[in-house]
Amino acid sequence: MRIPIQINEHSPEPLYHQIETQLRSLIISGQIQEGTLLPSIRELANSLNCSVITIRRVYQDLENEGLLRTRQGTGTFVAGVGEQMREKFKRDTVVEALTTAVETGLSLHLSEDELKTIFMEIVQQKYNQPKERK
Amino acid sequence: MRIPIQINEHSPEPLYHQIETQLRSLIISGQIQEGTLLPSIRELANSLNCSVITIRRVYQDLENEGLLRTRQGTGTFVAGVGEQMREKFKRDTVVEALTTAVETGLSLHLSEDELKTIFMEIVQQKYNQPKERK
Amino acid sequence: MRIPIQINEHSPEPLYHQIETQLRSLIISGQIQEGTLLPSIRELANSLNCSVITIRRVYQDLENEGLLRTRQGTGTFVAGVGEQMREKFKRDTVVEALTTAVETGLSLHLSEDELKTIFMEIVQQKYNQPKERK
Amino acid sequence: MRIPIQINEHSPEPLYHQIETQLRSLIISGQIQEGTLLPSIRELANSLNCSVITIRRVYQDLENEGLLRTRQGTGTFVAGVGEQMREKFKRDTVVEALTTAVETGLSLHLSEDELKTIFMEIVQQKYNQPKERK
DNA sequence: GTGGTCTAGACCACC
DNA sequence: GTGGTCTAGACCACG
Repeated sequence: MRIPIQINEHSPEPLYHQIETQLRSLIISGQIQEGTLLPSIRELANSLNCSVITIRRVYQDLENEGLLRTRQGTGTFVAGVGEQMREKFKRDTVVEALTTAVETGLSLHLSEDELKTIFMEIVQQKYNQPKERK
Repeated sequence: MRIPIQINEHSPEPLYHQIETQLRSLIISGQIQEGTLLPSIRELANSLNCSVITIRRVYQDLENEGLLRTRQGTGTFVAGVGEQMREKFKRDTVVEALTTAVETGLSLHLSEDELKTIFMEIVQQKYNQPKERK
Repeated sequence: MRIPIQINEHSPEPLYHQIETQLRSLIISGQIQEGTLLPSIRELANSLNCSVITIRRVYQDLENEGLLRTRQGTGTFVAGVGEQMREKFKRDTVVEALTTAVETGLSLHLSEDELKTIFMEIVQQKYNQPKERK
Repeated sequence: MRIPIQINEHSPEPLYHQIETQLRSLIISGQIQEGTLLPSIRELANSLNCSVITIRRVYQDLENEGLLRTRQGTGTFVAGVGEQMREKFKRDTVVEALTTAVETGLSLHLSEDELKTIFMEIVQQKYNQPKERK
């Protein structure tokens, strides 16, 4: 099972956090299905070229959130996410991100219309060129 | 000159970063005008209840960004950033914040319409109740 | 990795600035290669007999200039500056230093020839006895 | 007597030092002649738009160097600079400035020829457009 | 009074 | 182990 996670070396965001965020998205959005066996800590650490400590932390954090289940000697599986929970999770995450952005606009005294215009441009662009390549 | 800055003790965001962000906003949004003499580092440290060094760092970082100008023995001033640059600065900041939010939506497989709807709700709410209360 | 930096205790030039200048030179002249892991701030502070904070500042300033890259928990690396940029950097630095010197000559009403003669003497001397001894 | 001194607000160089350097040059190069009565501390402070304390320091430092003489109740005069001393002074000043520049080149591993070429370009330019205008 | 530098030492987050 | 933040407090230089 290959997990499509991108690491940004130059970001100040901690490694474990980048990975957690992306893996969480993959699970909640259903791109990795319930019951899937994830790669072992070592495998993933290897393929992402980072420390096992970092991956262990990621798995553990997500297990604490109830998104993963670990079975001794067997491996780590994707736990079930109820449809309702999934929707709430998605919505909450997006609301938070958008709220931050809107507050930024507010604090800079941007008008409502300017903010909307810029938003529409970005949506337009991102949703028509969905896959980025390096 | 009183500087309206709010510190959130419980935020994981570093103190100096909270102050920097707010002061930067005040300057590039024009709420503090070019040439204004800011409070001395000791004064501001006192009124924000933090260490002199923290304020020193804030002033220095913003000076490195070209937003402040300081003269030993005299004080710290708001530097002149051209109107054009100010606009660019504002736009860049907002574009970055919105892009992050939109990408979050994309990664969660949210539809364009859902994202727009949520955005409009937030804008509606934030722009009609601009002052937060605790 | 040992970093050849000399500190002059008696110079009025601030410690952090002496170190910054020398480390910057080492990097942009290519004497320390891209990707090199620098000593930890504690190590360098120890070997230069100065405070951790002073070294921290040096590393941070150079990171802001784009010459270093640091990752919490991992260490501080020499960032990749393109060959082109490196050359520009070198040239700019030297041009600035020479311009200052020439302007000094001008303000003292030195003739063009006198200035050139003195310059040639100094170059002759410095480039044939490159290593200073104490 | 008007003293042609330019202050650079944006330079990190201390005010008193900028003024001292320029006044010293004017005296040593003979542009202000021996015996000339300089403006009073207040006058000069006024015309340069800086503090009297700053000017007092300048006059005092230059008096300590033997370039000025103060007579109670009369004012501050330019002291005599012997021809020999003047030449030595000029040469020393220029040698110091050029040495710094050459050492910068050396530390960046610039070749002798590169350094010479850049120097010649700068001299060419500066000596043919001697008066800067703002 | 102002800012500029440097110190020792603490505690936290990350790998 | 690494770097990141914050503290208190000292001393100097500038205006």
